[in-house]
Amino acid sequence: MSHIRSTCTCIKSQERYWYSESTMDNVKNVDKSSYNGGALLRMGLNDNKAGMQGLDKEKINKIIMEASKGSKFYENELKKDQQVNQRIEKMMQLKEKITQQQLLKAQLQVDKLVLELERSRNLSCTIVHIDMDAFYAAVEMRDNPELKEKPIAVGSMSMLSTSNYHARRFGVRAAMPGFIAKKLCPHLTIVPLNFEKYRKVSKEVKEILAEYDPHFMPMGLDEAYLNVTEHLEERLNWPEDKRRYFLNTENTTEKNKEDINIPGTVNIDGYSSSPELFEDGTSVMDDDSGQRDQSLKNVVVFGTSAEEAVKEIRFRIEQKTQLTASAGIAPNTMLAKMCSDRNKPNGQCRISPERQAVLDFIKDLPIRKVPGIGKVTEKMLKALGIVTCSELYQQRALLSLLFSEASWRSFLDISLGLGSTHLEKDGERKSMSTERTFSEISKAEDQYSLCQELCRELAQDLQKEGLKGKTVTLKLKNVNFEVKTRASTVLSSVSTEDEIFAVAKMLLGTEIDSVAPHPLRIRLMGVRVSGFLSEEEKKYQQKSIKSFLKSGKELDFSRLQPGRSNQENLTKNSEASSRGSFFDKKRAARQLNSNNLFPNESVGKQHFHGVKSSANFVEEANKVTDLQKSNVCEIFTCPVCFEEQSSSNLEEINRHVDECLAGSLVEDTVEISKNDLSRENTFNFLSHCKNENIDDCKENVTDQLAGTGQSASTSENSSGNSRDKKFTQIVSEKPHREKQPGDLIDIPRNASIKQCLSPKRNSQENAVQFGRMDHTEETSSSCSFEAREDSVLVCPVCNLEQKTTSLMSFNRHVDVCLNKGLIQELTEKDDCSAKTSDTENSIRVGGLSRGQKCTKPLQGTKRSGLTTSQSASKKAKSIDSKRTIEMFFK
DNA sequence: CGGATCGAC
DNA sequence: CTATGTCGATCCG
Repeated sequence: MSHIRSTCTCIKSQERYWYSESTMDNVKNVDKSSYNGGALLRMGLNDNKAGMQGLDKEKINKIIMEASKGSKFYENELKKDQQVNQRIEKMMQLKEKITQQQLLKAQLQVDKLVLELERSRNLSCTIVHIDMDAFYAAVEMRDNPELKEKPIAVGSMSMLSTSNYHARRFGVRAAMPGFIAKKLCPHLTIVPLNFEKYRKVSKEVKEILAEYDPHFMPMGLDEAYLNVTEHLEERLNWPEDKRRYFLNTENTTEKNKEDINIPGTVNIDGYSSSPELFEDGTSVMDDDSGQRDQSLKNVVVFGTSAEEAVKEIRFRIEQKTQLTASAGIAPNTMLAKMCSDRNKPNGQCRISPERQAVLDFIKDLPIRKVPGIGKVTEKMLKALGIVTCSELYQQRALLSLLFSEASWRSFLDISLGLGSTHLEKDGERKSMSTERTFSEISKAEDQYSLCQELCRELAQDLQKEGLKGKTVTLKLKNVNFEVKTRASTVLSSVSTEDEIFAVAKMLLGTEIDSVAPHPLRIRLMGVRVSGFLSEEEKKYQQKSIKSFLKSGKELDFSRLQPGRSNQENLTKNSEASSRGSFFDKKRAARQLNSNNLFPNESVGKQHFHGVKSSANFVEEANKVTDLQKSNVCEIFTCPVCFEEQSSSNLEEINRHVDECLAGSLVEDTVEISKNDLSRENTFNFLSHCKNENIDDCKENVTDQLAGTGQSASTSENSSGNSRDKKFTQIVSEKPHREKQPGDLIDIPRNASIKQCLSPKRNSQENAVQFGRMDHTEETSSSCSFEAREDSVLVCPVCNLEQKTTSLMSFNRHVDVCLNKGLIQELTEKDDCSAKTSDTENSIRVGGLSRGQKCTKPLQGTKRSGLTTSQSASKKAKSIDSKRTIEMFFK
């Protein structure tokens, strides 16, 4: 069964249908509405032919509205839309507060960056984006000529993946449920998905592409990026016979033969082979060199230019698969992608590698066409009067004040026509998940078994790739289409059905409890595993397990209790796990908060980890020392279940311990506490430096604890210790590290536009920006924060001296103070608006030394100083969200 | 870290 | 009747 749940459904965002703004706004009085499509329909295609009527936008919208009105789905869409509207409102308020002064300053800053960007513009590459036209539909039409002249869509009554161009005239689009499509176009034929077939065709296409760029990057089944720079260089010297191709009519039906595009003949259909393929440079010869008799009649030779090469690619694709493709040729991926959209279907377009050509192309382009700018961003920008890319550029200063760093930087790149010039192979996978939609399920029993089934499938998939992850996420969508996710991170990686289910079950139980006595009424459930170990970490884990075992018998697991079978119903939470008060508290908190949106967010929790734990660490470290001195036995005692394991096979033992760990851990660590995290690190660390003086290790452990400690008080623990390289290394290597001064200019390598912007350039900038900034302009706390040991710093918030060896711990202290202070401050004052806009940032050590640069990114709009009223609304919001959670699933 | 959102296919 | 599935990234708390 699991193999049926195949991969992706091909839906391009540009081709999706959406409820347009005006549709939304007019929902209350639909009758007099004249909602024009907005983004709803973007046909712009061939005019109707052959009596294919199609529908105009108005009609389409009306039908869609009628079909949608009142549905739970639509209700939810409206709700989401309202949220976006609120975001926009916030943004507009923010905009109001911006002074001319600030704007000018921002303008200067941004323009400095523009110069830099302009200087780094790279036009030397040739990137090609290939996009199969209406892929799934085209395949189905190819394989069933009956469908050729009809409007068809691929998918099901509940969801369409794509439609052919006939159907699009009726407003039938990807991501539209089939039943609505049927209303738009009663004659619509809906063909079920057949992924195996698409995959096979896709493979054929990819074989061709690989010849032009062995490292090409496929994006799903129907499109790909190629870097043909090298190919073109070589191609220049290619003899003609390497560019010569024969028209192949063998595997086409009689009917299709007429349509096959023979050079010089008339093209039959607007989106069958177009004559354009053979325009200009392409020569067609009546070949006489005599290869074969029948097929040699038509021979084409392609030139050496980029256009010619791409025509060749498209020609070969069509010859091989009888499917057409569109293509874009440009100096970077973003442009190439937008280019391929230009002459779709079955066309191609090139942006020549000149700055002016790029800017011309960009100029009037609607921002929505840009990959990475979706429905929401479009709407937000539209609220600012930005629709085209040149407007995006004009407003660059404003945008830098309103949006997060990552966002406005990418906007800037877009408006300059900059993008990634090389194709980075996608890194290791970060997560794996499976989810399913079904008709309402509300019996807990059923929900559990469904959950288990999902875990089973996921486990199979994980094992196929040999992956184990530490975080399990449960996703639920209730019958009102509200989605929520619940995650839990455990200490040791999970991968088997039982391990995953143990966690997922608990998460599910919590959710069921939270709405009790009402049933949880859901229409979708999903399970995801993430937090995979990197290769590095795998090694460490091996090592640490080893030393772990050596010490087996005596190790005191103060917090790890021999696990009960975690198959028991975890929601009961009845059994106390003796010793550690930790879990008692955890449990109490969990139950207390089971109705709370933000459980465990209390101060108490943070306070709880601290000195005590570090004592434990030293203790453990001591024991490890002792045991390492003693001999290693052949018989290990599993430190978790305390059973003797006679095997000398490390692998086997590891597996056993892993199982035991997973068994007992998932039961007790609902969420991993930071305490536990550092404990784990300690282990790795100990084994890592096993060849060194163990006492050093212990010191380091203590230091490490201080570094990861939660409150400023931890700094006391370590103030006396001398720190060595290792300390800094460990701290800085910690994946979950807090922000440091340099980070404030943190450029998160704008991945939102991942494929299209230039990662290389950005990372270089990163390196530059990470440099120290202690000597620059004066700030409220302009100390030199090189984090030397023995520093005594004055917290700019509470004005108390803080002894600290770690910049991080100091920053953390400041954060804590800020959090305490802000609340009061905000409820009282609101006059310092100009400065408040960066309260948080400016106080932050090392921050804001470069003028008023917006450093703290915020999704959508930038956070500003909260006025009294805003603060009130903030509270209201949090109450509100609490309430919605309570009502969720009701 | 956990949760919500956006965006892509 | 009937509104997907999977993944990565960002941002906030």
